[in-house]
Amino acid sequence: MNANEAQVLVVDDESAIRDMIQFALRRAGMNVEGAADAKEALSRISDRKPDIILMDWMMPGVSGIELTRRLRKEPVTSDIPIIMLTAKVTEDDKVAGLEAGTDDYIIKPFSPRELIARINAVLRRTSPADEEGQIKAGELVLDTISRRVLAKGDELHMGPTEYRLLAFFMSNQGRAYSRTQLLDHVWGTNAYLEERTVDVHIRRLRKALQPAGLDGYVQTVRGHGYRFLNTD
Amino acid sequence: MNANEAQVLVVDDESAIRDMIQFALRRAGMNVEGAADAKEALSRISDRKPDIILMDWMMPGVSGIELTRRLRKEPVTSDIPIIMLTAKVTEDDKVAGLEAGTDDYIIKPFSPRELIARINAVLRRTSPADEEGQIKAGELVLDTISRRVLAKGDELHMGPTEYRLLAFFMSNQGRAYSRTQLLDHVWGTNAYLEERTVDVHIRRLRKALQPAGLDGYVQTVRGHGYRFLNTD
DNA sequence: ACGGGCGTGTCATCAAAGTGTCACGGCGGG
DNA sequence: CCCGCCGTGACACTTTGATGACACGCCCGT
Repeated sequence: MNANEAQVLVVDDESAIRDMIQFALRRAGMNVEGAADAKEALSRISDRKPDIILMDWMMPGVSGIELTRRLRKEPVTSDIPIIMLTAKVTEDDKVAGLEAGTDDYIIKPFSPRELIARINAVLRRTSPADEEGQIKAGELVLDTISRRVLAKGDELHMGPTEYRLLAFFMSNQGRAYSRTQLLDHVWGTNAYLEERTVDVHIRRLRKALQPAGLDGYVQTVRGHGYRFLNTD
Repeated sequence: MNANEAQVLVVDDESAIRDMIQFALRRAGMNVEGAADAKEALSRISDRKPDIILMDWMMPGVSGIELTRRLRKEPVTSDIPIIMLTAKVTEDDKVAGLEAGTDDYIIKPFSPRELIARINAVLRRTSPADEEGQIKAGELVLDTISRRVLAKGDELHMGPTEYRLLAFFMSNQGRAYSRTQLLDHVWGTNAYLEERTVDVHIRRLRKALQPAGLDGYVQTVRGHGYRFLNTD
C-alpha cells in the first residue's frame, strides 16, 4: 500500500488538534477521518477499517490507552497500528504504552513533517512489501527488482511515467484501454489531466522502445485508445 | 548486522556493573546504553530498539525474568535477544530462565572477553548471518572482519554510515531501492530522517569511491532511488 | 573540564530531467 | 472529399538529484 493514500483515523477530543492534523495529512495525500472520543472512534472503525490510528493519550471518558487495549483485544482490530499522541511523556507513560501495544509515540508539540515521517515509518514496518520480479513480453524484459527495461540485453532508458505505463501494458497484454482507463491505472484515480496527455506519453514510450525496434509493440486502437501487443 | 556495531542495552541496578560492561563493550565498538531498572529499560527500548539486551537476574522491583516475560509478550520487542547476567545459577533458575525466553546465560563474575564472545554468538545465531567476512563486487572488496574497503589493494576511507550503506549495496547488487527502503535497511526502522539525507550519504559514498574511479558503481534510478551496479 | 576533529543530518541552491498542454499537420474512414 | 482522430514538435513549468555549506553532538586527547 502506498502510504500516501493511507486511511488515517485521528482520535482526539480537541477539535483544533484534529483539524491541524487533518490539514497536514490531507496535504500529504492521505485520507483522514476524525473522532472526538472512543465511542465515535469505534463507530468509524467499524464503518471503515483505517490503515493506522493516531490517538490522543489523555481523553475524557475512555482514555487512549484504554481504547488501545480494547482494540488489541479484538481480532478484527488488533492488527491496526497505533501511534499515541501525548503532551507529556513520563517514564510511566512509556511503560504503560509499550505494554498496551502502541507502535510509536509522538510528543506534542510536533511538526507535521515528523508526524508524516512517523506514520510512514510505522506503515512501512507493518505492511509487507510487494515484489513481482520480472515481466516478459517477446523481446522485452521489465525487471521490477532492478527497475530496468531490457531488450535483447540492452537497457532502454525512459522516464518514470513511461516505465509505469510500460509495466501496466506488459502485465495486461492484448487488452485495449481507453485514455481514461490508462489515466486511472497509470496515473492514479486522483489525477485530473487532459486525455491527450496520454498520447504524448505513448509517443515517448514508443520513442524509448525505438532503438530496439520494438515500438510496434504499442498499438493504436483508433477511436478508443491503445493496446500492447500480445506476445504469447 | 555486524556484531561490532550492535546496539546493546544493559539493565542492572548496580551502576558499577553497568559502567564496567559499558566500558568493555564500547571498546569492542558496540553502542551501549544503560538502564537501572525495568521502567528505565522499557523507556530506552521504546526510544530505540536495541539489537540485544543484557539483563541482571536479580533486580529490586520488577525482576529480570519478569521483564523478559513482558518483552516477549509484545510483538515489537519479542524478537530482541536477551542474555541474562546472574550471580547464582541453580538448576531451577535455568529452567525458569529458559521458560521466560532468554537466549543465553552468563554467570558473574565474567571476563569482558567472554561477554563479548557470548554476545557475538547470540547475534550470529539470531541475525540473518551476513557475517561473511568478505563481500566482493568487481574491483571492490569489503572486508567485514577488518572493517575495511579495498579497491585493487588500496584502502578507501569512509564514515560508518557510508560503510554500512556500501555493505548493504554490495550484498544486494543490481537491486533498486527507494530512499525509504534504504533508510529502513541501513539506518534501521526506528530512524526518522529526511529522505534527502540519503542523497547526501550517497554523495559521500561516491566521493569515497572516487579515488579508485569506482563511483560509477552507485547508480541513480531517477524518480525512484538508487542501485548498486551488478558486477556478476 | 575543555577544545578540536569527525561524523551526521538538514537546508539552500543550481542544473538537469521529466511532465502536461497546445497547436499544427497528416492520415484514414465514412 | 471532409471531418475527426492521432502523431509530433515545441515550450513553459515542475520535479528531482547533485552539491556545498552549516550546525550540532559525540568522543578523544590534552
